Amino acid sequence: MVTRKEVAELAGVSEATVSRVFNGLGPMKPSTKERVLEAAKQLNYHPNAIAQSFARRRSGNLGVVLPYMPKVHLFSAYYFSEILSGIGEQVRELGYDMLLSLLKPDESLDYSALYRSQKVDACVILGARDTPEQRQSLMKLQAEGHPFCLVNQRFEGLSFREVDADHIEGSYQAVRHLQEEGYRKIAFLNGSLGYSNSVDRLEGFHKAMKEAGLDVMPELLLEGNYSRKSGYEAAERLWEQREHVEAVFAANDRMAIGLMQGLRERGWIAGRDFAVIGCDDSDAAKLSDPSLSSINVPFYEMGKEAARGVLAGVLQGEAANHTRVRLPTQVVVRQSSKRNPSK
Amino acid sequence: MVTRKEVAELAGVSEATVSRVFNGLGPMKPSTKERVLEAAKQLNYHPNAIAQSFARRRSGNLGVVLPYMPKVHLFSAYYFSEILSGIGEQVRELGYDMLLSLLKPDESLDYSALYRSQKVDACVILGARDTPEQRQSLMKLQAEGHPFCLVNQRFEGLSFREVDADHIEGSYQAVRHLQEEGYRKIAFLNGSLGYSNSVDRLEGFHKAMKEAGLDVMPELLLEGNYSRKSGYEAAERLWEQREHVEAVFAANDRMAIGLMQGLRERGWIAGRDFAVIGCDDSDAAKLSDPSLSSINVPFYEMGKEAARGVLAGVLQGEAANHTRVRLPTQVVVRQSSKRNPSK
DNA sequence: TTGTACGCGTTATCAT
DNA sequence: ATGATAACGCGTACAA
Repeated sequence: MVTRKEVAELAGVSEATVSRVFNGLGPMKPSTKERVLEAAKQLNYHPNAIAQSFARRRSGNLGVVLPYMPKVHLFSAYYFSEILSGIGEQVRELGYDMLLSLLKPDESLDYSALYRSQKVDACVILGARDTPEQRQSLMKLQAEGHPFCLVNQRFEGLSFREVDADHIEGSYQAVRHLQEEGYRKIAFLNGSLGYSNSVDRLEGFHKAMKEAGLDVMPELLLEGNYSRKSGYEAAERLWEQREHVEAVFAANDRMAIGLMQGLRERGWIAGRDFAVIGCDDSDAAKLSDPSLSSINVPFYEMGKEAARGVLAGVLQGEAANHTRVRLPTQVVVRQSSKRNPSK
Repeated sequence: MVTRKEVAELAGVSEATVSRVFNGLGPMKPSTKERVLEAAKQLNYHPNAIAQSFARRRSGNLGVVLPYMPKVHLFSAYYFSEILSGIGEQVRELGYDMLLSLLKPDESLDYSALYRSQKVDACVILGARDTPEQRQSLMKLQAEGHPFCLVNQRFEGLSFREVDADHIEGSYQAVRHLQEEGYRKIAFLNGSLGYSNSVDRLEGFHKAMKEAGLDVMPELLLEGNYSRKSGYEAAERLWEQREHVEAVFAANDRMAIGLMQGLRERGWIAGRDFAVIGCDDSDAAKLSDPSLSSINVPFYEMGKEAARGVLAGVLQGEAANHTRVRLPTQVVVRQSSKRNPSK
């Protein structure tokens, strides 16, 4: 391996000067700079990133924490994929690298381990849930002064750096859309309330229903786990209430598609016999038949903003702060939420 | 930050002894070991991973190289997601971390940069294509003695460490399946031949057709780019040949679904008017309507095996070698390839 | 079984 | 504008 020392010798300068050249520090004679660069090129010298990290006491890595999800190949979810892409883009712009960390079930309690080993300067945490353990871990992280940013999850009563989407407004708009298409009897297939965005969507749903002067039957508030299967299974429960259902808002696309599949088996076709709108605007929405109306959530941008914010904090030596960024969502109308033909 | 030195002082031993305890090296008195661990615990000492990397001259990181794909949020593809999950699982078992590297277009020529900075000990390279530049880059990598492993891509005439799936056999089985369902006029929607697996699939297709004594009309050999859109557009070309088509084998699920959508608009329903089988057995295959028959490719296992192999090489100090692993594929029958009703 | 001492390749501080 | 040099935290050969 070519080291700074060899470059210094060849260029006839000190090691310190070589470092200055490569770090663009201090005033220096253009001629020496040139000599150094020439020598470096000739020897094919490249600074050792590990040694730099060691000396700077900064790894140059952004940790990306992915939750443990049993029986699910995690990255398969559109949700994570998009966020990761956004982080990746931002990270590269700042000269950082991204270190992926897939949590094991028992590690969920100890985010600190990531920082202890000094392999990351900051973290973006994806897919956190609102549980007592999680709250405690995050508070500990914060108390220890470790910079991190949550994506798409907030903790009521706690203030972290976080990037979210406006799920309340998104859901409100989704339900408004269904209402404008002429539907009154609207069901809601939500995900676990352990995710703050599920809570937010519920709020948006109620808001839209209330404003329209529509009642919400408890039987029409269903819960799945964001999987296609859970949507498929919800079809059965919904079918029992079919007298009272004209349209469904599902908290993600996969559940919406499962639901459509389940109801299709009973003869109900989305976009003909009832309306559906999903959430995420994932690829699956375009692939399904009928194509699925959905709420676009800017996951890519959310990932990018999370990385930008938390790394800006690190680079400027700020203490971890409590910024909350909330990005807008948007209704995307496709075939599954066509106008109610009976009106 | 708590260092080894402080632990040594508190435990009343030398720094070397602390290292030995933490690395489980050499014989040592149980009592000293205990004293050290006790002191470490009391001080909440954790070895600095960067310093370890520095001293060991190993980063403990496996680089994962993702290709540049314009206008595509890379991770969204099922393909990459699964492979990444497999790598992640293996990496954790070996105590490694994974460093993601998204290539920019102009970086495709210089994989060496990743190793130069010493941030990775080895790489898994995804989505490589067979171009002269790529060949040259990879040969350079190999010449420099950098360990790496290709996934799902081989280079005819060159021998690298690589993990692949048996796409020839998979395609052969796919076409055989269509034939067994009673279809004779079979079209093939392939992807770019810049990917070795496209080449392999073409070979499998021809093999099955030849064995069945069936002709292959050049008009029925279509090429897309693995996107849904390209499948949708292929529908137009296929429609012109509808007299000669009963079934289609598509080189991935997304194209297959786009194709089904395009033909549906012309009144041809998959599983009723014609048969389709895709490839990848991605989530989309289950989401589509009708559900899409497909070739299961063990991407997860491929990623895991790639990481296992290349890291085993690193850990055992072997020079990069030329192992080729090929995993089996499997036909998954769903609704889109039902028996030909006209037979 | 344990301690001493050096080296790893940089950054950064202090001289000059 | 440049050089000398002390850290940085750990691994490890060698000595005891």
